[in-house]
Amino acid sequence: MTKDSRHFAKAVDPLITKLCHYAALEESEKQLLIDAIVRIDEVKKRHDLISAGQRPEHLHLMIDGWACRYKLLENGRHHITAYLLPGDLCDIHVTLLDRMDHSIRTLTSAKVALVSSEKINRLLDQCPRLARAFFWSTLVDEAVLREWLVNAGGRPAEVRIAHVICELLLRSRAAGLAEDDSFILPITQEELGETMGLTVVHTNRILQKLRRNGLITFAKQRMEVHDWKRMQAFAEFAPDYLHLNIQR
Amino acid sequence: MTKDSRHFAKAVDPLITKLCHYAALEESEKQLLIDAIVRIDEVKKRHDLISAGQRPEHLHLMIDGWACRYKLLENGRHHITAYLLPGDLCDIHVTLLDRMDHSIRTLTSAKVALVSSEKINRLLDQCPRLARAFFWSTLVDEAVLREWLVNAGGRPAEVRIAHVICELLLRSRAAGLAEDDSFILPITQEELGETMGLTVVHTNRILQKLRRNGLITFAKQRMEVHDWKRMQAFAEFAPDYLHLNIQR
DNA sequence: CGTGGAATTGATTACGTTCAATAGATGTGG
DNA sequence: CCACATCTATTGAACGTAATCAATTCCACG
Repeated sequence: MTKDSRHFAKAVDPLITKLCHYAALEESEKQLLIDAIVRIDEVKKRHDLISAGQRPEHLHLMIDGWACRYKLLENGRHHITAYLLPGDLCDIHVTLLDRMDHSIRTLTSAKVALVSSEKINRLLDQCPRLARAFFWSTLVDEAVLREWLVNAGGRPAEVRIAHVICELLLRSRAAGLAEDDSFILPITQEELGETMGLTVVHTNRILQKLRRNGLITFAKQRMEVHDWKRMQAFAEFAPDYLHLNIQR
Repeated sequence: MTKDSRHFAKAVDPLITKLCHYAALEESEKQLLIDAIVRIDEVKKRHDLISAGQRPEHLHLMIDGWACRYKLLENGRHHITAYLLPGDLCDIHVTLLDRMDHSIRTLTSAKVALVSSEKINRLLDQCPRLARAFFWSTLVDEAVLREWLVNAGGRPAEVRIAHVICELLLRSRAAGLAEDDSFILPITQEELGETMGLTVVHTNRILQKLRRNGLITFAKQRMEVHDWKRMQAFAEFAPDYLHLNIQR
């Protein structure tokens, strides 16, 4: 086994863990994923992995660090529409859509695997189980988007922010990045605001309110939820839409 | 050819038209879709086709009339997260997810084909091209959701409503339901509000404003856009996210 | 230390909600 | 075909959440 292939095998681990939420994968299937990796890149913080309108050669698989999908508004601001954590395949879209309708950029410095778009394409045709796993993953992304939409449209800002904190805690935990009820939230308040359609100022005030109410601690990028039950109730958070097997 | 099979063939027409936006289908593939239909139901206005938490036996394909996805909020209101037009397969989710995370109900009286979940399931494994077409369709749904999220989070109410009108015009046209720049919008202002996270009152005021500005006419469920260019500019509407081949 | 990004605070404004009432449209049964 | 019931659209007034503008403080890092 070469050095590369060992690296690559390790790199797909988070993805495999995630896909196994849908169904256990065979060794041969795991190998197909490993073989699709072209190389691994270190990417700086706040760097575009892919921009709207493009049709890049290869896909991006998050290995380490966080990224986000975002769309630009006419007024120059941008809106974050999803967070991408280790194990998330950023842009399977390009295998099926004509071009990207949104952009993706890193939120932290990150390690990203470049995946052969062509091989993934072939794999969709030749390995139904993997194809289904990717399809499943896309449906989960869609479910998250739906919940965010409801969040933005129907809940007051406090609840919205509490809600996304709950979600990110569970997702971090599912990715093996959380301990107990705390996790690293490596984003600025501005970015958190851009997620919920709020200004930095208001986001800040709401975080303070959540702190005052004893629901969270948030300092130095460590977000801690004090009383999960209470937090969940306050956030109107029902985790079913994440379709994780692990309940909590 | 039996009476049923003729009916069924006609019923899948809008779906095939839609999937052909991704790739032309073979006759045999079309036949697979026809064969998956179990029966056709007439459904009354405002009737749930499927509720959150369920895992029904068969899927629903819209043939005639409109439906919507929606989620309930804790305060009793509900938020519409998608419109379903003829040709839309409502709930392919149930073939891959454990259970529905949202509900679907008709907005008008409707004709709905019940589709064998089992057959669609088999088809995903055995017919890669159809599987890809469904995957593609799901990615488009996701793109629409993203646009709605940006809409809700980042644009003022006037623009939001203008935006969704633009979208629904193009979608109606793609489904062969529009003539020129007008189409039947068979929903109440309340429902339009539930889509954009606005109250009926405010939705009403904004529709009046759009009318006063000469952008639209909307009466007796007929929505007409007067000056597409101007409307599009006002709505900040860039149709690329719909991934329709037909540009306009 | 000094510098720039991030967080925090204050004051003011505005968009959209809420509550409440009326008018118009649609439908149903006698 | 009318009368009544109900749903939908419309209008008004008061309130409140979140945006905007503008400083200032905090902090990490070179």
